[in-house]
Amino acid sequence: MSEAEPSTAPLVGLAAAILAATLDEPRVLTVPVADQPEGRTEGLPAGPLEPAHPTLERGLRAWVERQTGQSLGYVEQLYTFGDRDRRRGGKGDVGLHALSVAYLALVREARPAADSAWQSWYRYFPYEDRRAGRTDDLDAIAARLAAWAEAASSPEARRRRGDRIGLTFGAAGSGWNEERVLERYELLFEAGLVPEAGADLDVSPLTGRPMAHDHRRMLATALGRLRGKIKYRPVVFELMPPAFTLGQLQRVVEALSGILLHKQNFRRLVAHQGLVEETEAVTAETGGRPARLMRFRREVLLERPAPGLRLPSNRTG
Amino acid sequence: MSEAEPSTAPLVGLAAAILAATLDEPRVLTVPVADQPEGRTEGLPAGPLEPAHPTLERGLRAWVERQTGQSLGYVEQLYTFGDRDRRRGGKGDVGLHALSVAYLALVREARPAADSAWQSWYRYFPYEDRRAGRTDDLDAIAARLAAWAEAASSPEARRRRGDRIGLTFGAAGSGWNEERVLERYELLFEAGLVPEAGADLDVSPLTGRPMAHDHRRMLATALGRLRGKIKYRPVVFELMPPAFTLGQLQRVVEALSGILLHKQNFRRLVAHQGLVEETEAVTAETGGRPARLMRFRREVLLERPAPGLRLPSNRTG
DNA sequence: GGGTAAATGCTCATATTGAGCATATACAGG
DNA sequence: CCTGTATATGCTCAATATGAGCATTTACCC
Repeated sequence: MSEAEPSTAPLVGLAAAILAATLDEPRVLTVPVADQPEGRTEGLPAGPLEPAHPTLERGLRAWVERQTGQSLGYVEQLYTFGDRDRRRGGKGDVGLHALSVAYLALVREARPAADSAWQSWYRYFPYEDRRAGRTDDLDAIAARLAAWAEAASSPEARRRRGDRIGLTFGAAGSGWNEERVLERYELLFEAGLVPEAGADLDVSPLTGRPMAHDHRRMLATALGRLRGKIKYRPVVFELMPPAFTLGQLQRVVEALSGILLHKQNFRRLVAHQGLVEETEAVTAETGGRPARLMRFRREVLLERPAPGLRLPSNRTG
Repeated sequence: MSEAEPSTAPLVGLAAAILAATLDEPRVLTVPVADQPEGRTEGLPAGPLEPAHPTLERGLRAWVERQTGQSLGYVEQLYTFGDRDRRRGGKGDVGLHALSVAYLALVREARPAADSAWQSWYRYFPYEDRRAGRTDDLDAIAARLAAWAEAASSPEARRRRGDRIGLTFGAAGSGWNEERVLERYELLFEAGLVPEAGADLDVSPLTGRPMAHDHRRMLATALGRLRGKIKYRPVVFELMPPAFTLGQLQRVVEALSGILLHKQNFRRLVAHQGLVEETEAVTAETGGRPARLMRFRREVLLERPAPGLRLPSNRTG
């Protein structure tokens, strides 16, 4: 972003959360960012909207390609952020607006280019990875959040904070809801448990590393959206190679959603929905009986109203 | 919107699809718009983002209040449109961008103020109202769309157009999907069956009346989002009075979704989910046995992960 | 008192889920 | 060759959820 201009029109930026999944790790493409507070040295590919850009999305693709060399396939607009990180106008209190239109992109290949890098997205949200089954990290976060709730001024406010903690981090009957990524991040933000909100950098092992600007918020939005979308749209296949085993597919879904699934039920679901079809090939792979290679059945888009992976139960199997 | 300024920064507008439901009719709040092509005299409340606005949403609320006197309750960002209706720069081909951040708002009361007016939203999308059970309107649209598909240059393109028609207007196994409001509108747009895309105004009885700028597209986005959202979030209650009967609730849901529901199953669903609780009162109402008045059970938000009205079957009952 | 119009209560057959048990087929080692 | 170990696959079973109706109850209108 360049220096301030003598205009009342807002600056409009474009930013992309570019996601991929390699092995069992979900990734996000980051670029180095200078001139930021301590520890916030990574950001999402981003750049200002320019008059030469025919559309917002085309502008985004141009910036991403320029900064990372990556060309995008599936792209979807996420949200327009305009409330924070406002640009200072000149002197007064009232700054000019700096909007950011954030996008979600899904890609297959993961070859880093230029000085961009693929990072596990759980680097920024460690607590979103529930696959290990441990709960000590959540317990630690819960303790800090409880303290924050207690610190509220009125009993009413305490109750509201407590409800919100239960709702987002799971305590009431609802339990953990993997889609509420943004709500959890915003709660941690308000509770002052992330560096962006004034916390010390050493909360990072617990609440994750910060990003430049408000990019961590954008990434949280992207994860939540993706986790929701795989349930009713076959977007996972944007992340898979042309041929894959059901085990691989499951492991990618688990990596994205951060929870473990019941194996037999997962394959029943995939089969029942007609999301995939068998190929001739099988693969030796890791250990165990060879698995049949499958491919995405594109026709499913015409057959079902909402073809997706309505995540079955969690738990292993 | 004011005149062009000597800057390369884009203009950013804010627009709101403010929805309500009175009786059996879903409504949208419109304002008169001048300087538009024939027939496009209505638009959504909208105005430019100004430096004085602390946030996008606050700016939106300010504009709506100024133009319609309506104060907003539930507000949610929908989408940022930037590709069409671009502002001409000075002479050349390359114009400056004109972005519009569109919002969805839900309100209860429906008292029009200033020169704004509540309109049934099926005025703009008549074919989205499937409650009557007739299909002659869809047949007529299907015929025109079929002609458009036939007019494609290659067999491949014809097939793709046909698939898309089936997917959006329902033909294949999928049938009518009430959420695909935007996809249907965009298909009609591309097929040149709406005035905004060059069609004559007399297609309006079939494909609906146009709006100023790209506001009809925004409204379509809002309807689709709302129709989807009532299934997993209790947003309908934003449109209901504090106390209501299950019959009224059902009629509002039907009005929003444009389809009829099975009465007994609907009430079973609402009850099972714990979305409402009984009050002491009953009401005489129209004809028939008096109905118990219910109220929204706010606690459901803490109990269920996705409390909503997963629309049961259609058909009457 | 009879007819009409909801509002409610219940039943039943069919899917859809959540959890497991049991088998099949590789590979690594001894 | 035989024994684990690690997946991949097949199937079963109980608990729910969903789609369609039938039957009653309780007003209001003639």
